[in-house]
Amino acid sequence: MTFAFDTQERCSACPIRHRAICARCDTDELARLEAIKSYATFPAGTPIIWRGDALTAFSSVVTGIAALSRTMEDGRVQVVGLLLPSDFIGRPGRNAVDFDVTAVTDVTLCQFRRKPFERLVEDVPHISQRMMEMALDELNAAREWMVLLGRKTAREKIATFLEMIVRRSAVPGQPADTFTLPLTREEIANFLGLTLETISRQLSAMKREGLVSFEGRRTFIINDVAALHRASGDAGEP
Amino acid sequence: MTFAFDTQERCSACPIRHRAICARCDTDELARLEAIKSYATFPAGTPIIWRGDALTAFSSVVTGIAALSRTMEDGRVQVVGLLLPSDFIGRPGRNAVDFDVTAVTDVTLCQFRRKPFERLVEDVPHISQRMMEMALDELNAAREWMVLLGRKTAREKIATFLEMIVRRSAVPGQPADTFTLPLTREEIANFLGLTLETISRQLSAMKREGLVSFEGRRTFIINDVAALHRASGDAGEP
DNA sequence: CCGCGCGTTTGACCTAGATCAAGGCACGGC
DNA sequence: GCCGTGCCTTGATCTAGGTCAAACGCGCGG
Repeated sequence: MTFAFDTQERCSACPIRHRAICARCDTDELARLEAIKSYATFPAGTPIIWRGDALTAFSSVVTGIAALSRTMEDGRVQVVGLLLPSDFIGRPGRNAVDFDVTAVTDVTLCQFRRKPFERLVEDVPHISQRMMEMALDELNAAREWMVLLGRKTAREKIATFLEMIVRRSAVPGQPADTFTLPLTREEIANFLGLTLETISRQLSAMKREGLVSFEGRRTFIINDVAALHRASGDAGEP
Repeated sequence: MTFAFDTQERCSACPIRHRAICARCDTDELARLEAIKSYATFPAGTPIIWRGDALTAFSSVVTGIAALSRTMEDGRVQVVGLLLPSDFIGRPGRNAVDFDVTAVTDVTLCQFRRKPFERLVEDVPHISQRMMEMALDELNAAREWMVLLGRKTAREKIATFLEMIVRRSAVPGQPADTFTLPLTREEIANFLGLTLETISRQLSAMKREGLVSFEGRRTFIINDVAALHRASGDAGEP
C-alpha cells in the first residue's frame, strides 16, 4: 500500500496545512515547526502509542485513520474517538498518553519532538489558540458521543455512526453516494458500546428494510438519507 | 441561602484565581479581565443557558455546581458533565451554546462580555494557553466518562461516581469520610446513563453489603474504600 | 398538627441487547 | 484451484437493567 502524501514535501504543500495545529501559523512560525518535525508511518492494525508510554513526541495525523481507545482489565474495550487527518495526538504538559492509539488504516504522522514543541506552545500564540479551538471542538464531539453511548438505542447508534461516516467522507462538490466502512464490525461495536453481533444484526435489518445496500462487507450505499437521519435519534438537528 | 463568595471582592481575592482561565495571568492581564467581568447568581434548579441560546457572555463557575446536559426530542436526558468552581462555559468563536447548562446547587458565575473576551483570547497568550490546558483536561475526563457509559455495568458506574464525589470533595489535609451527593437519584441516573430505579436499587444493595452507609438521602459514608475501588472497574488505576 | 407533594424505595414483570454456538463467505498463500 | 484463517451472519437462549406500579417518608405550608 502506498501513502497518498509524499513525505518529502514542505509544510506549504501539506494536505492538512490549513486544518491542523499549524492552521493559524504564518511563514516564520511554520519554519519553526518545520525545523522540529519528521514523518512516521504505521501500517494498518499496528499500535502507534500505548497508554502509559512515555510521550516523546506530539503528532498530527496527516493521512489515514487511527483509533483512540481504552481497554479495561478484563478485556472490555471502548473506542473513545477516531483520529482523522489534521487531528492531534498528545497533551502538552503531560508525560504519558492516557489512551491507546492504534492505526486503523495505514497512517502517516507528522511528529514534533516534545521539548521544542512545548516551547513553541509557550512562544507562539497562534499554536495555543489553534490547539484550544481544536480541543474545544473535540470536547463537543466527545460530549455528543456521550449522549449516544448513554441514551441511544442500538439502531440509533448505528444510524448515527453511518451518518458520521457519510458526513466525514463528503468531499465538497462531489455528491457521492457510495461509502466505505473504515472499521470492522468489532471495532464499530467497541466504538458504539455494543457487541459485534448486534452491529451485524442491525446492519442486516437496515439492509432488509431497504435503508442501505451493501457491496461486499465494507462498501455501502445510503438508499434513504432522510430515513437514516430519522433513525439516528437526532431528528431536527444539523 | 447565602453565597460563599463576596462578589464585591477583587480578582486577587477570588477563590478560583489560580485554577480558572485566569490562572496564568499576571496583574496587568488580570486588570483587563476585571474590566469586562461581572457576577451573576442562579438559584439551585434554575436554567443558566439553554442549547441554541445566543452566547452573550463567557463564564467561569466561581461557587456551586452546574450540570451540562442534552435532552433528546422524546425527553431522554444525558448529563455530559458537571461544572465545578473554576470550570468554564462557552466556546470562543461560536455563537450559540451546544448543551443546556443548569444550576444544580446555587451557583455564582464570573461573566465576561463576549466581544471583548474574544479579543483578549487573541491578545493574551496566557489566556489561550490556560484554556487549551483546561479543554484538554476536560477532553480526557469526557473520554474517561465515555468508557463508563459504553462499557461499565450499573454497579461499576455507581462505584465510579461515588469515588468521583469523594475525590472531588477532598480538601487536602482534611481526611473526611462523610460526603454529600450533590444530585438527586434522577440526576445521577441521567449522568450515568441509567434509570433512577437502578440507582436506588444499587445504592440499597451497596448499603446492605456494608460498602457505604447513609445518613438521610444525601449524606453518605464510605465504609470500605478499597472495596469501592474494586467495584469501580478501574482496579489498578490512580 | 395535619395533609400534601416530591423524592425515593421496593416489587413484579418485560425486553433490548449480550452471550453462546454454529456455519458461511471472501480473500490471501501455496 | 484449493485450503486456511479471519471476518461476518444467523440462530437460540439468557440476563442486566428498563418499565410499570405501588407505597413510603420526610419536609413544608397552612
